[in-house]
Amino acid sequence: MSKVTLKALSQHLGLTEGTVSRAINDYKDISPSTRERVKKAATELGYRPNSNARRLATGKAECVGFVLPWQAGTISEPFLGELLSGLSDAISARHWDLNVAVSRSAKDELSIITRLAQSGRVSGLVISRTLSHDPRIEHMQNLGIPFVSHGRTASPEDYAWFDIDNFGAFREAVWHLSELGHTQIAHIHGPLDYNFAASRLAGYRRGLLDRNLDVDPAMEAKSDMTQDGGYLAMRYLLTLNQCPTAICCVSDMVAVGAMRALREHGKMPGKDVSVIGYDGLPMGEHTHPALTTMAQPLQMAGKHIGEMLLAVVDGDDPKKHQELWNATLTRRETDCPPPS
Amino acid sequence: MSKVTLKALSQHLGLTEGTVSRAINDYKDISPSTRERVKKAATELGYRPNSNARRLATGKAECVGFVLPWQAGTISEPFLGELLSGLSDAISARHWDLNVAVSRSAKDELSIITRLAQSGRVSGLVISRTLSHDPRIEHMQNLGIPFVSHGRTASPEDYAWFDIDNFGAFREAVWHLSELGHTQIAHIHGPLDYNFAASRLAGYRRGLLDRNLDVDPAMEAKSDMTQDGGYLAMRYLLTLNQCPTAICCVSDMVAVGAMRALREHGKMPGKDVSVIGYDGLPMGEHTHPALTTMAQPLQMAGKHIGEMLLAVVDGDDPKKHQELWNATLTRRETDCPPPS
DNA sequence: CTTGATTCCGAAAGCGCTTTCGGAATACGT
DNA sequence: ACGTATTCCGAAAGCGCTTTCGGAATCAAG
Repeated sequence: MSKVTLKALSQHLGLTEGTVSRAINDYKDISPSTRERVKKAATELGYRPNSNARRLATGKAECVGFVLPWQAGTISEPFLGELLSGLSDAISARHWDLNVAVSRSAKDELSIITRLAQSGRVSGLVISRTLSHDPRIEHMQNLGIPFVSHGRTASPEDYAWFDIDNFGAFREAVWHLSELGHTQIAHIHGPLDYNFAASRLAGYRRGLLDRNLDVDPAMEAKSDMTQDGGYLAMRYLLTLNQCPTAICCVSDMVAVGAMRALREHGKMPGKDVSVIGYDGLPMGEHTHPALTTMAQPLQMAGKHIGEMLLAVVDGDDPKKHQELWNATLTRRETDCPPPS
Repeated sequence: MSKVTLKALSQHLGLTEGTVSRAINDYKDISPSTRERVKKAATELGYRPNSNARRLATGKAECVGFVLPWQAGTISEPFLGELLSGLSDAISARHWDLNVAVSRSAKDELSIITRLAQSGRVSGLVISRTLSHDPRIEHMQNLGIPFVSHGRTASPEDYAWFDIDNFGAFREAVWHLSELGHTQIAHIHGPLDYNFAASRLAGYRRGLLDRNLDVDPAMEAKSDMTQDGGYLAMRYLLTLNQCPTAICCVSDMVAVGAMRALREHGKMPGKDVSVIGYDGLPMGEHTHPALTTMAQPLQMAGKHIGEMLLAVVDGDDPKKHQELWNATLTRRETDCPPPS
């Protein structure tokens, strides 16, 4: 609790509060000499402007919110740390705050967004795990609060977003598998209301078409985003009479689960069956065998998203801030030609 | 941006701002009838009190800060999500905010704490990854800001903390291994300035003594908290002429790395060599073979820590809020008797 | 030396809400 | 009927900072 208030500082200096305030905020109508004097005294006395007073006076929240959906286990953990770290970097460069809110349900999330926005607690938001048809987008637009979405919806024309080319990534994965000689390529996909999952499935199918391979619904297994999900989906695929020789999985986590099912079934990943994951988690280097994956660049993503948001908050046209990055095939040990 | 202000609402009702305010905040000097009338109108007009104004007036930040150290890769990701989720739960039950700040260095972190506290942005803090001798503790005490530490220091008498009995966990792990018949038990430990790492090492040693086994410094390999670290440490242990038949690792991540090194060396984890991890990550169920581990209960930890902090912020004696939980041995497939 | 332009700072009005205080209106007691 | 308690609400003073406005002092120009 800072006892050094503007008033205290100002009468210590024999100046008005207004003058001191302007000096600190680098107004040009303050002489350089007194400005220096003020700043010096400020640091000496350890003056810290009260954020709430400042925010009230300026009407700016100096804070961005990050609301993340939380259905236990379903979370792609690895992202979180990197994302938060990057966001925090961008945000704190401006001495703003990062307000993290966890929602328990979709409805919950909408009301959280409303509260955050209407109570003036945040001046911008970033959301993640975007759905193909995501009510949050319109909701935020109606509220008139700046935001950027980590992931696109199906119609991403008029708002700011950051995304990875999921479609392209899986198209490439299938191409790669096909080049190796595979013709029976399966896909374990995630919940299709997530746009990234839908895109990856679409990319997978397109990849098949590119290579004149059949698109067979039986080769598409649904899973949640957990290892257990991948395990179960793979077990299903193993019941097929025409068993796939290659699987591309919606995520590394899912791939790990799938590999376990394969091993239990006596099949060696990377030998009897090829497996390709997605994410490029460091974890994949240490699975047995090491997991081939489409690695997405998430180290700088958070920071980038943060900067995009700041730009939008500053008044930039959201449409100017739409970025699509690419994943890159990272070959390790689980991709190989089909057994002869 | 809420346009419905207290003033608007009050003159809409033909009341004073003060009266409306008290009605909304359930002051007892407002008649039940008008209170209802006010609340009804409030929700109808969609009134949202401006948080910053409220915070300024009350002097309460209605916000707790979570500052987490970030040296890329070193993070125990799995915690983050659970922790944040739990914290957010506890915090938002009171309609408070969760301010997350990421620090890049120890020095950085101290200044972040200072800023957060002195600018009145938070009314309490939680820190994590506590060191045996952690400057943050004293720093926060000096600042007079309420806090709870996730993890204890070496002298945890006079502040609030939440911790797992790391010492006991590793003591138990060694006991278990010894019961299985092992006598050559190694330990891959984490950076010893982290108190949890030091405690686990101490617990390991104590476990050895319990069973009248030798404490051999050569059997203690240092690692960082990553899979790579575990890999490298294990490779070192494999160079010993007296090779260990069992390894207890400071974390599941580290254990996974160690298992990889073992496999590369032609040794099968859970068969030729026993491996025990720590954390109980779901991931461990899907490693090959599934990882035996000391599982720590982190599902409710975050919420609990949040509630502890709220209590301390409310004025509770921090000393009354010190909790030690236990990890539990979760046997999967990597613990077995030593090969004969 | 006067005039008009600059510099630089003081004064004051908020930002939107909370909270103490006092008093009018109503209730209670005898 | 009186006086004394209670209820319930209006009035007003902040919380600590920002920002517009105007004016005194300093400057350059005629």
